[in-house]
Amino acid sequence: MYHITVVPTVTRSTETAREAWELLFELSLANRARLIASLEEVDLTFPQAHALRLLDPDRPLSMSEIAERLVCDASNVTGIADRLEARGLVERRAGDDRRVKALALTPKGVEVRRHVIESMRRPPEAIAALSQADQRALRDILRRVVELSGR
Amino acid sequence: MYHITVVPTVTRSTETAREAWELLFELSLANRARLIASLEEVDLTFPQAHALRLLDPDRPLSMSEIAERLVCDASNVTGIADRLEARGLVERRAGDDRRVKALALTPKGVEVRRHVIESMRRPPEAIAALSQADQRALRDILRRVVELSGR
DNA sequence: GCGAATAATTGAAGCTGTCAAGCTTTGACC
DNA sequence: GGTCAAAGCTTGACAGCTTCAATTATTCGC
Repeated sequence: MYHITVVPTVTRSTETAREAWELLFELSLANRARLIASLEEVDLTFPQAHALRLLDPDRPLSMSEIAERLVCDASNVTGIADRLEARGLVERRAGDDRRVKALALTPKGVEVRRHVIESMRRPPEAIAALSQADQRALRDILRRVVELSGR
Repeated sequence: MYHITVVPTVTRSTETAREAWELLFELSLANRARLIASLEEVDLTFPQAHALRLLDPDRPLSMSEIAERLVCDASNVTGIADRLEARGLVERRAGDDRRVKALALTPKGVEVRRHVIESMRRPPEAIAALSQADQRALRDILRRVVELSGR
């Protein structure tokens, strides 16, 4: 009598990736609340903060570029920009092509953007509490992930 | 002459964690669009899917428990439950304490929940493309992160 | 110059979210 | 047992996000 064992390498490979992703998903989900609370300090919603973060102080972006990066409709950006502009964080500038309007940070916007970026970059306690070796390993693997994401 | 080198261990430790978190943050941000697109297939918004996922077929949850897990106001859950119930995915059940209403999955709800969970668990290409060793290392480190998160 | 394409805006509609006010029910206390 | 505060949920008002269809202004090809 023969015992034939089929080793499903592909499935097994997916299994590990799947569990890693589940953990990663939970982690970022758990940190949503923390981020949103931090953004409340500067009275920004997540989409507003996201848009603000995209704006390099030295490099304004057109409305449509922002829409593309935010993966949303262009008409949506109009409203977000309206609210940021009303608060004096951003201003619309006419470009060469007078159809396009570029969004540029005001000095106040540069300031608030700093807070936004700091909020987004601050790692959760649990990550900071990892051993140095784990932190490095994690960082290196994630660099490879970005590598594999193309570009 | 002495050369005194101050090694800022704490700062350095934070630096690695910070970069790891930035990469992780980008990764989950990049996957938001993919998830939302997948949820569109079953015509669910993210909060609706999130709520549905919480509901174990064998274990209904009260509205306030859901609000707590969703980190939002209880009144918000009323609306989300309304829409899920209108689609026949969920039903309100009166409990012992007649103030509390438990949300329970319908058979159709169980079905749709499967799709939701599958969508959330499917790892991005870049993670699946990691080497087996990297996948395992990533998974193990993330398990330790969860450990450190307390429970 | 004419017409198609592009960039942004507007208006309508639905969802998420908060807060304040209200309802019913429960539980504690006298 | 009666009263009153608290708990659980809902409602209404309001603001933001989001999409789609329609509109306006501008540019580009021909």
